[in-house]
Amino acid sequence: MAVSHARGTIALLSRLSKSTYRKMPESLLGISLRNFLALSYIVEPGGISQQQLSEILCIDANNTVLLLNDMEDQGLIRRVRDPADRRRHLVEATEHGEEVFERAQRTRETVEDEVLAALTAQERATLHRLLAKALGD
Amino acid sequence: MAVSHARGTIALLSRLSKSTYRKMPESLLGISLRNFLALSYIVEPGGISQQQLSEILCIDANNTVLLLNDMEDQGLIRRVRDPADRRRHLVEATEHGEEVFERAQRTRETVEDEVLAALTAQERATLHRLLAKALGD
DNA sequence: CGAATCTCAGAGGTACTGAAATTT
DNA sequence: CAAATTTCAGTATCTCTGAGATTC
Repeated sequence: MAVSHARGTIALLSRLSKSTYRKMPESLLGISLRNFLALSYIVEPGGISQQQLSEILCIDANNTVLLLNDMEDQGLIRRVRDPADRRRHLVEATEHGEEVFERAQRTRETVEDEVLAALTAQERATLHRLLAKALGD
Repeated sequence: MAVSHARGTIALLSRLSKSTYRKMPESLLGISLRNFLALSYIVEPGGISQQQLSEILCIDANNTVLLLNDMEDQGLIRRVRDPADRRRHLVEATEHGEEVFERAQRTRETVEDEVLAALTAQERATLHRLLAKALGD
């Protein structure tokens, strides 16, 4: 392609990501966005291993421990030994975690609509699809 | 629209942004990505005020001071009092800053191609356009 | 004087390095 | 025993809050 992106996509990604972060404070979401994003991958049938969570969230394994300690203290998640490989912990959402997540989900949708207000519904869907594709989802 | 994005665009934005960050360490760029992104908005004829920079980068004004102190110490930028309003500082890139920026630009392009490898050239252009539009650029 | 802009000190959150414990 | 997974302590970096200085 001949299009030269003087400023690069990473600059725009970083800006939009930070801008959205700022508009979703814990006071609005009822939970930190950090914890919310983690929950969105934990609230899945069967749970997820800590290592998988690290990779998906781009948080290193050491840091994931601290994140989960915090969420466990809040009663949002629980760790269960993986029977298939007892080195692993499977992380699951508690009932309370699921409730908190669902409530935050609605706020997330509202704020996301504001952040992406300049885009049409179709453009938003395209953006979502392209991001997912780039991530290999 | 009827499409329900269970996981939201913010989750994808955050993940792709962090993933890209990790693939552009200072050892590769010759400068921190943080400083690079700031430079990309400073390397413009006429410079930019600190406040404008804060808003664009979504860094609060206090933090911008520390960022610019660091960049000034490295000889990348200089602060000049705005003659029109002596409360303001205009930030300009030094010659050295421009050189460092141009060199990092090439690395950025290469790494960005890797990160977006799953997308076609046209999809990359679309992603760039949609992000810019969402940001109001 | 009130508002805007920039600066800095202190506190809190996030991230990385290195080492240890358990299980395969 | 070597490798994988999780945990923690220590350190470094980043970010925000609050206060102060200068200029409009």
